[in-house]
Amino acid sequence: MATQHIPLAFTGLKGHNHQHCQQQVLNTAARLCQQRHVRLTPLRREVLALICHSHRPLGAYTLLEQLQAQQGRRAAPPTVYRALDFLLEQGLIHRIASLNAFVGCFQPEQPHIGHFLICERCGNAAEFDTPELNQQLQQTTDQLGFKVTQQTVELFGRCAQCQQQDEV
Amino acid sequence: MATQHIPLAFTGLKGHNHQHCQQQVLNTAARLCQQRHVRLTPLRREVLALICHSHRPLGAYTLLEQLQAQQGRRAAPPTVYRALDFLLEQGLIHRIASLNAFVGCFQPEQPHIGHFLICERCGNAAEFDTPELNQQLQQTTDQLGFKVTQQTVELFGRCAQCQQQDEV
DNA sequence: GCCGATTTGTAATGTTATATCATTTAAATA
DNA sequence: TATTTAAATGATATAACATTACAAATCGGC
Ligand SMILES: [Zn+2]
Ligand SMILES: [Zn+2]
Ligand SMILES: [Zn+2]
Ligand SMILES: [Zn+2]
Repeated sequence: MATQHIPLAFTGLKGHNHQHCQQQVLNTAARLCQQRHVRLTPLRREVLALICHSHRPLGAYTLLEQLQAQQGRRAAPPTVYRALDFLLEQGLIHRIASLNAFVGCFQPEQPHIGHFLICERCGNAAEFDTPELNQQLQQTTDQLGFKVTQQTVELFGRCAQCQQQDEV
Repeated sequence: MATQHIPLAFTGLKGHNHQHCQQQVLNTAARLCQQRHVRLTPLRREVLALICHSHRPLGAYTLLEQLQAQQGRRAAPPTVYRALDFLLEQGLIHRIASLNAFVGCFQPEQPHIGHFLICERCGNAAEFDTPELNQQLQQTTDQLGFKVTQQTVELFGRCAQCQQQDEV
């Protein structure tokens, strides 16, 4: 199976059917967890659903509030952090270090490092994965004799749509 | 004046005279602040000195402790955060988002975005700046129609020295 | 010396994340 | 099915990181 590269960031977000998008993530998550013999419990599934409700990164305490509101669940910070840990381990979400926030992964089939574009206007975060950049990163760090095990690549700015909005 | 690229990461760290390195940072900082008509007060200078004492990123509360210990300064969080804000503004330090920590900039002449290699073994963080990677980032984001205004690029792993140590 | 602006001190609070132990629930075994 | 064991969640407390708001001190220019 060839490495599948992600349909590319905001270009893929624009005008997509998000209802369908969210549902698909949840279905995929269920299938993957079954395959991996790990449990996507109701709680974990709900946290994932909340995160995938939009493409904006959400903080743990925002999730906590929504969890509490949504179904009178008595939840405390560890509850949500444990769910987040699970989802991170399973590659179903990513953490955005610059924002202390979490965003869904829409390509969780095979766990991977995520590179992100984050629009400061609309708040959306889009994962991108381009072979050229990966290759350049590899080449650069190789030259420096540095062996990378983990990456945080988070680029902030304006997405194409928001640039147009700005001009109005 | 041609863009000066940084002498390159851990390769530049290895076996360098850090005493001299630290002193030079402080001297440069003093000169820059004078040129810019901003004040490198004793407090700010001391925080910078603490940060540049090593190439390991330090957290705000670690700095706070050291500040308190060092000379019986009565200092509270805002004291250290204000100094950090100043130093960040002047491009004398960088923030490592993944670590909630701060590291000295050893090329502060012209403020810039920093890309970092962070060794998980020795703890050192080294800034690197390679035209090829910058160019690739630019090209990639251009293709996606994304206009970058701020970057967080933090690569974790093992520096060359620590890879050797591992083998022993 | 006086005045306005900048810097620092101080107390309180907000935000993000973890440690610890009890309880519940699900799975495995008998 | 009853019993045992492991996994997950509940609950309380606390640690780690960061900011707000206001008072006091310090610095520069007049
Ligand atoms: Zn979507
Ligand atoms: Zn946008
Ligand atoms: Zn040095
Ligand atoms: Zn190292």
